Amino acid sequence: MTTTNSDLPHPDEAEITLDAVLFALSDPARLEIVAQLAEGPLEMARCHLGDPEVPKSTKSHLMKVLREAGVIRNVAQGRGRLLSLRRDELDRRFPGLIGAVLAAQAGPGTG
Amino acid sequence: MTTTNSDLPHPDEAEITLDAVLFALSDPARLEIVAQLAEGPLEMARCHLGDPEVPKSTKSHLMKVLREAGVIRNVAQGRGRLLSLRRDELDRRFPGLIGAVLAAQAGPGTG
DNA sequence: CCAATGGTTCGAAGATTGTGGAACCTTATA
DNA sequence: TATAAGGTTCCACAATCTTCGAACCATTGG
Repeated sequence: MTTTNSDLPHPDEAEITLDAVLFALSDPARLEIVAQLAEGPLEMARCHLGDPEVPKSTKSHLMKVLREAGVIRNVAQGRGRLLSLRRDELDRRFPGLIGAVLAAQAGPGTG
Repeated sequence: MTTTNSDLPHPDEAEITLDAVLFALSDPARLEIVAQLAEGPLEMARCHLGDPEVPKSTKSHLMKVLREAGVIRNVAQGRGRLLSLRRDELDRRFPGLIGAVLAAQAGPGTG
């Protein structure tokens, strides 16, 4: 099999709330993950955080918060997981939001 | 005197962080306040929340979180306080962010 | 079948936030 | 000066979030 079962719950596009999305993005580690996924889907094992010492349970939890907020998708692939940003859906629901957040996080300098 | 002392601390524009702003906006009550202030400065006593029963200490705390994140300004005026959105500064620092958030909160319908 | 890889889930402890009463401060008004 | 209006601050308590080890689950490869 190429695709598998063992699926995690994801909110429908219509169920995604602004509050949950903003909260999910209000953490440096989670924002960093989102920035990486903005460049394309990534296997979880290839998604590195600032601190490389973070336990897998913690990393998994970060993904859970993002997933339950509707920010990312997390599907089984082989023995690992493929992560992706739900960009199209987020853009439809909250136009410009993700773009502004990513731009802000990319250049937080003095100007 | 028209202006008074008794000033509360506000972060400089350069000190405003994305994380803190997103967190401040990730709460329905605070977002509602921001939406009201987006239409112009408002005396705190004239700024009403969904629940009219909320104690003043709680209301004051909501304002504190927004102020310390750099989202709003809170200055003494007469015996009350004048609240205002730091729109220009936020727009310079995080272009498009506040606009996207306000638009999202204005129309969270099914589309 | 067995072991290894890659992640999720559970549970407990610690840290952060939210809530609201009481006390206090400032300004306006009588 | 007294009194009231409008808010902030302090404090304790409740609720939520974070962190991470341990146990467990699924897939791949011997």
